[in-house]
Amino acid sequence: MSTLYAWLFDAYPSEAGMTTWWIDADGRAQALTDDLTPAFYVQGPHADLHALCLWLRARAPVPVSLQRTERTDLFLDRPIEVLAVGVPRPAAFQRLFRQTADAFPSLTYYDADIPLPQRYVLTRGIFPLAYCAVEHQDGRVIEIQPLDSPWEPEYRLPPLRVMALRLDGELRDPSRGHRGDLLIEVDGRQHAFPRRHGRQLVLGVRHLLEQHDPDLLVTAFGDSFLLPRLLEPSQHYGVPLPLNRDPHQAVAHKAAHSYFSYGRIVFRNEQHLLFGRWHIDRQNAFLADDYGLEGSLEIARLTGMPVQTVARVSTGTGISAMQVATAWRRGVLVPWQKRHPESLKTVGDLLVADKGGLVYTPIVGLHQHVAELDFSAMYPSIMVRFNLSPETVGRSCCEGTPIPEIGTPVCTHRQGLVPETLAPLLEKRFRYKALIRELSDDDPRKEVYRRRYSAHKWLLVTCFGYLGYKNARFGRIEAHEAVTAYGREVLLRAKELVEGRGFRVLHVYVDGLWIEKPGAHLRPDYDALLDEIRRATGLHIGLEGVYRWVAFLPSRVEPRISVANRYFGAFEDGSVKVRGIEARRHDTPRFIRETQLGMLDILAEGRDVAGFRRTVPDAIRYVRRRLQALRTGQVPLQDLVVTHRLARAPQEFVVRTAAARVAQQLSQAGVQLSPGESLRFVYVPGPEKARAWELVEDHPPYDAQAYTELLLRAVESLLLPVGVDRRMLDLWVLGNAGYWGPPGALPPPGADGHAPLLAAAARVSMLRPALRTILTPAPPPADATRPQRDAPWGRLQTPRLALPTPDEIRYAAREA
DNA sequence: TACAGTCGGGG
DNA sequence: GTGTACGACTGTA
Repeated sequence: MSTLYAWLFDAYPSEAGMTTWWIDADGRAQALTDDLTPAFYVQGPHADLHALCLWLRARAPVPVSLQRTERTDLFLDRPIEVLAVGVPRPAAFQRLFRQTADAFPSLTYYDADIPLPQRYVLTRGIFPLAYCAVEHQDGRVIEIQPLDSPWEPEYRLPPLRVMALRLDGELRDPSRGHRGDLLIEVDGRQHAFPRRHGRQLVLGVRHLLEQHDPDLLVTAFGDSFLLPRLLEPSQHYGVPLPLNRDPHQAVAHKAAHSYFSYGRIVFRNEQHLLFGRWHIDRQNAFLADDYGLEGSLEIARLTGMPVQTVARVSTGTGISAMQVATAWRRGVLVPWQKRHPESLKTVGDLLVADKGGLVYTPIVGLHQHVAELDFSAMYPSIMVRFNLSPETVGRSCCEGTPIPEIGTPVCTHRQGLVPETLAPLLEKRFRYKALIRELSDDDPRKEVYRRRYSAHKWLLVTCFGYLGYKNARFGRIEAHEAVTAYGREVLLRAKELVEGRGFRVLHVYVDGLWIEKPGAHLRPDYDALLDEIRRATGLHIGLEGVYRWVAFLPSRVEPRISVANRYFGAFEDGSVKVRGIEARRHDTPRFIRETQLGMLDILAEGRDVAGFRRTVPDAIRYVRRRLQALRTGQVPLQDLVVTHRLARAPQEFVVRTAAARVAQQLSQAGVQLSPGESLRFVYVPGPEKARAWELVEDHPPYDAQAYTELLLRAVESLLLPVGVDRRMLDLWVLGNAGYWGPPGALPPPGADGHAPLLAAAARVSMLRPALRTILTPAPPPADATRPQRDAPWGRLQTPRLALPTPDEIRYAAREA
């Protein structure tokens, strides 16, 4: 018997049980076999369970262990009697369960669809990438001692050998036509393989795999193109290709599919997954640009999900897995999650939906020295702080605490499953935030921590939606509504405190407030206020920053009203924040985004509203240079690529939009497009209008006029707050001389003598004080004991219920 | 003008 | 293998 000190790299069912892969500090990979007897639980009438036992003994294709036992039902909060069906051959588990459920459809099943890799780490008390002491003998695991915790922010990871595979040329989807040579980078060297030589190609890749034995294949389009195009000739020529480290496994393939998410259709491309080695396709990764590999590894450690899965699914899957883990550790039955596609008609509201978060109509225009206060991770914090969970809302097990507005009691005698899952996550995220603040910018750990922090953010963001999602295992709409009710209450509480300290509230948006007070424009001016809000709400609120200036934009359709979510501003440190405007949108070409942000950087040099106005001539000069480059054909085509998501099948388009034309072009070129796939195209002159990026050869001219339109629109968004509209821009930027004198020379605010200005400003109604009054929220009522709440957030006339203090939430029973 | 089609939001 | 909303906005016909 010997002991191996190593990180858990991979675990999956195999003929011999569970195959586990370990990587030690020297980077050596080693496989060990372990036992696992996964069990599902069945509940129902005794006679039926008896029949099931007989059936399993006589008909089950693999040996099973049957046992009557007790497990806890989450909603009953007490043990119930169930039949445990254990399957000592984990590879046969899923099939056996299927057959059972088909034969006995009326029984209730639990723990039936917890993925085996997660079940394995739960059973062993470990997690993916955990550093462990593994006792083993003859290739089998005897015992595993974890020397690592998923809640420790600073941890070591195994050294990983990476092999990168991609096609030569710009990044374009190769299955839509454009193909270069295969480039493989490993150990600091690059190897090129001409695309036509099938057999040579396979032999060459095989040689590199054997020589370097990488732990990780990072590809661009590996899932949908590279791996299948390597496996094809490998089969054809009979040359085995060891993409897997485990020679007994074939590469796993999952087909492409489209599904709905956030009310829009999403396309998930096919997948090719490896055994004993990871394949991560950066083009098929969820949020890869945001949290990257470091974030994916962190999510794998926290959720127990395999790294290859984490890299391809939404973080909602991760939160669900964490809730399952909490239930499993508590001995709580995990409901079998059936598909209910027909019952998906009504779904909980999204964060910004009108029934959900509190949304205010901001005071339109340019403001100076405004502070933005944000509750950090507000909804998850509310779930933890007020114990909101599917099984705690509306329970009669104890007196409970009534929910604001709604009045339904929430159990206080026991911590809910969702809060129990989220609390350590919030805590760890908080610790990363502190670490990031402490580290200097050149410390390499800073970026790693930032990515893990970002991964936590996305886990926390999805947990709220999950509570209201009918198909979620631990979802319940009442709990979801309780969260938004508390959210509104907390924001109103904060708003009252802010106003009580003499600040004016310019805007409120779900978890943030924009406030101003003459004279207050330094961080310390807000410390006492933040403390007061923290004390009153029990939630953490932070100062996002103080703006030199911030502009809330009016609606483009109805200029007299403001919209909640189109704004931009410059903080005291010169950094900028934008929401809703062109630079923020995914369909804006890079050239337009960079021009808008470049212009914003110039405007950000202005220290206040007057400073903003003084920088406008510089900004205009910058825009003119950019426009000059655009109109003389100097902008590289890849900076002009527009991305759209295909919302339907190409033949289903009714209107001949650019996207519809491009989809048609691709279809004619033999490319199969599915709903939810991204389209990339450039605007070209003439009747063609737009051409698919993948079908662009050489350097065709682009439609400078179309891009000029986009650019001027982006510029207009930034200058509208100082009364510059599109007509004035045309005159300044397109070079028609001296309408207002030199380009960028702003008319003075409210310059009555200038008839043309008034004409131009007619659309820019934010400058008119009369409209401002209408949009300004009513002052606090005289009778402050019972605040009247009017228009912007209506329906809040119900008497206020006190928020419980932390001391009031005590749990009689709390499990580790 | 009607309406088809696409986007954001969270930090 | 995980949210079938909603309002703003642009473009076509």
